[in-house]
Amino acid sequence: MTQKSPGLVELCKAKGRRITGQRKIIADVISSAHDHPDVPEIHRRAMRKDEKISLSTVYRTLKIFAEIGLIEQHSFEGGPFRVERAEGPHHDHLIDTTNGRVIEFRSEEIERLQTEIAEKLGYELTGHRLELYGRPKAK
Amino acid sequence: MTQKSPGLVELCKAKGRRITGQRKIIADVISSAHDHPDVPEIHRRAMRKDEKISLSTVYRTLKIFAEIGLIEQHSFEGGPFRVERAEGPHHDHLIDTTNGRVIEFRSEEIERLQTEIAEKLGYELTGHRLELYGRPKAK
DNA sequence: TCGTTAATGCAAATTATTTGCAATAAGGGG
DNA sequence: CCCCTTATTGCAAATAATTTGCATTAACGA
Ligand SMILES: [Mn+2]
Ligand SMILES: [Mn+2]
Ligand SMILES: [Zn+2]
Ligand SMILES: [Zn+2]
Repeated sequence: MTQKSPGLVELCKAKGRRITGQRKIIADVISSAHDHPDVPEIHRRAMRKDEKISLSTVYRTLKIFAEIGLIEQHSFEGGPFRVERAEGPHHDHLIDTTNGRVIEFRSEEIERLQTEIAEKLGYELTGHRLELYGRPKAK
Repeated sequence: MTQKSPGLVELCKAKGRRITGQRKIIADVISSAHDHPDVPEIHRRAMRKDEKISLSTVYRTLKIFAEIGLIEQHSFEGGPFRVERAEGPHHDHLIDTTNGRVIEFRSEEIERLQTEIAEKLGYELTGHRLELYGRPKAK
């Protein structure tokens, strides 16, 4: 394993699922990823450990991890979804439109305003999606 | 025409495109829509005026309208995109998760914070997407 | 009215993701 | 440690959403 995958597989087992070689690999790929890879990319990385692992298994495993709440699936600009380990404080994303790079940020203030707005409209906020798109400033 | 379509078709023509019967119909469907219909729904409404209009033409026309900036395409929750006439001040959406209804809102404050955040990260904000999801408060 | 060329309709192609099914393997019980 | 049951996998085929190729039709300026 490139890096310890604290939880992912164990939590999966705790939910009554079996621990398989491919799940361990996919969990490791996600845990050691420092970016927001899409499915083909996760598959590619997983294949470096097991060249027989199938795309279907990647999709199925990701779905399970997502249902258990171990990962998050974001689909920026309506493109194919990208994945990241769900841990640490919530954050939103800024996408660099010149290269697709994803930058994370967190705004206590925006989060609060969102709840306020929903409230004012008579709703209880259950979720939200916030993406900023921009290009590096010339400087 | 159910309702005057101020601009849509004319602006389309101004961009060098031809004014066709199906474009007039689609423009009218969009202009008189008070919701955020998806493509099948727009097609359905368009067929009430011309039962021969094809889904491809709807897709193609919407793409043109979007390129010219006459409409906006939002894809909530990764679902199929929904359309709305681009006019009036910018706004964001709150989706009622109990029935899919879309409620519009505008927050000067959030808009400003977004620009600030991008700036602080060294970016010039070129666009953003903000969606709130919630359920009606019991009250 | 014509001719040129954009636009349309329809079917086939794509892209992203899901699913059916037979073969394989996890892991609890013995 | 070995079995047996049953979840999981691989692969191909199925879906869902959107796009595209191509022959036919229709805009619209000359
Ligand atoms: Mn992130
Ligand atoms: Mn709207
Ligand atoms: Zn947030
Ligand atoms: Zn906004």
